[in-house]
Amino acid sequence: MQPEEEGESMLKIREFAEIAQVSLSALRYYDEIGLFKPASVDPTTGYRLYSIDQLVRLNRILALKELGLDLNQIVQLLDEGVSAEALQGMLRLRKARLQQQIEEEQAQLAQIEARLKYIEQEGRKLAHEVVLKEVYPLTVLRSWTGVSGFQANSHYARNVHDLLQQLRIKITGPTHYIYHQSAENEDTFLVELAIPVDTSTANHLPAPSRERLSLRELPGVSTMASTVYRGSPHAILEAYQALGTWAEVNGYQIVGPCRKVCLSWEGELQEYLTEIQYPVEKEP
Amino acid sequence: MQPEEEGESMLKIREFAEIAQVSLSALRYYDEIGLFKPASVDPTTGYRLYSIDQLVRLNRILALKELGLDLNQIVQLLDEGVSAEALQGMLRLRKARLQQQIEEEQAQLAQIEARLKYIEQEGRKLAHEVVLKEVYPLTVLRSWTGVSGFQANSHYARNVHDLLQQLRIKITGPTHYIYHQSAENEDTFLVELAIPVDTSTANHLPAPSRERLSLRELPGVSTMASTVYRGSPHAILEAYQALGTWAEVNGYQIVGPCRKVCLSWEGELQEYLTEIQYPVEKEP
DNA sequence: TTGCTCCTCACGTCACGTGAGGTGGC
DNA sequence: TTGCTCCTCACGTCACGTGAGGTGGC
Repeated sequence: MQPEEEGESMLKIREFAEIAQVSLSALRYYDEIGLFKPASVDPTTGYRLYSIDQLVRLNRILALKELGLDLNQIVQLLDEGVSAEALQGMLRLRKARLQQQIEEEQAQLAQIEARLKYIEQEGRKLAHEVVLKEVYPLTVLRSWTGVSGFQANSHYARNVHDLLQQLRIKITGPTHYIYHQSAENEDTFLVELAIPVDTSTANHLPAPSRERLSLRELPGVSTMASTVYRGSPHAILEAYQALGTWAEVNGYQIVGPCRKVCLSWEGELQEYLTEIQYPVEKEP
Repeated sequence: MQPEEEGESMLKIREFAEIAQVSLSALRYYDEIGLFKPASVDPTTGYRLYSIDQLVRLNRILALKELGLDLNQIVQLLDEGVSAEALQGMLRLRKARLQQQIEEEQAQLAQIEARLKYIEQEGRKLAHEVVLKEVYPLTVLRSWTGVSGFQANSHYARNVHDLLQQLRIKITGPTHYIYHQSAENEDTFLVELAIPVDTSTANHLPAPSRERLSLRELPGVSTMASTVYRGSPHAILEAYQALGTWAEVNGYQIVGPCRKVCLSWEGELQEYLTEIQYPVEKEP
């Protein structure tokens, strides 16, 4: 502004940095992106020279940074004459993001604490990892097995598979079992067998089979708590428990029937690969 | 492990990614860093082939990622046979970091809310930005002005400056005023003038001056709330207020006397540049 | 001449996302 | 031949931190 004033109290970058408590590289970077340029640059040496009253602007920058705005936003706020409303908008956006982030981090914290507690009590690492995922709708052939013993179910499932193969119906995914809680008795389950099939080939189904097998749409679930484990289906109880405590720790509610997905059932029982899924929803 | 099993149910990368709900690029990246490699790679096409039972490991990875561990830590945990204690250590570290981060974010949130409230009430952006910084110890010549009017102080300070110049004592920084609350009366202040000087030249001070000027160490302060503003010192009250509300919003307590630093006092009053500092501490 | 402060590249960060350009099987 | 899926680079992200290699003033 007033060139005749220059030189009277210009500060070299290190002096200015020390007063303002910022790093040299930060000042150089702000210069580079045009956020905060030195009052003048010595034409022969290239030295950046700052005047003390530039502190006002720099402090404004630092304060806005403290609020979590990024440098691009700050450039806009300071140089592009953004109105008070625009600042309001940025702050509201930042506030919303921050609130969500805090929530997530608190959930993470609870999870970590639960793990630590588990390790202290059991002296071991966790056996079953739980992940959240989305599952998509599937067209399946369904059937009620009416029985709940593992052996019987498994036998029944093999029979159905054989039948489908004979009928040249194309199987498109792993076999599901869905455990519906009985309306009368909480402790008994109605077990539904569901085999994903290719819709176009499923019409081969002859009438007598239709009595026991019917086509239905297995709905997708946006948040499914899932755990995959290898081993005998007898160990399934542990997986259920892991899912239960996981839901509790993370503040989720179980909102639908459990699904058991038989990812691999060849070879020894110990080699079986099974996924247990529970539809969940965040508690309000 | 069992090469004769290959090919029976290998999944291409997209199929596996869909089941596991991860992105293609994530899978390729995990492969690259050696965290999670496909069960096999087709030698002619280079296609990555995954077996369904790799889900167990991938889910373990995803679960650990959910806890906020980075991929390097996860590699160590899964592949370098780290003990339960090491996992404990990582989780404790993560927990501590997370707790601190949440605290900081909550402070940020409070600050944002205060700003938003301010804008709504005043319809304007904030005038005084407050930043936290550290100030270092200074060797100063001090004197009690004994008066509190701005004009008188300013006049007095100029006289002292002139004197120092005559005595060839080197001034090394901006003039400070320190406002000590009087022990008897809370509403009156004892004003201390403090001028940073070069220790080696300060010994020129003759005896008669020593009655009013004495050398002392102005202590450093690790957390100083500071606001810099340009303008007439009459507007100083606003700056005080800004600092006060800032301290309240952010949960800081004022733990020492206020300092006024005269960064620039040339030209018009409106051009003066002044910094107000308060030593603060986080409330417990 | 030796230090000191400053300068300008260039590269690394962390976990991928996003093209560009090319190949193999239907 | 046309699409589709896969591949491998290479670059960008965000706000700097950290050398490397060089210059100017005492």
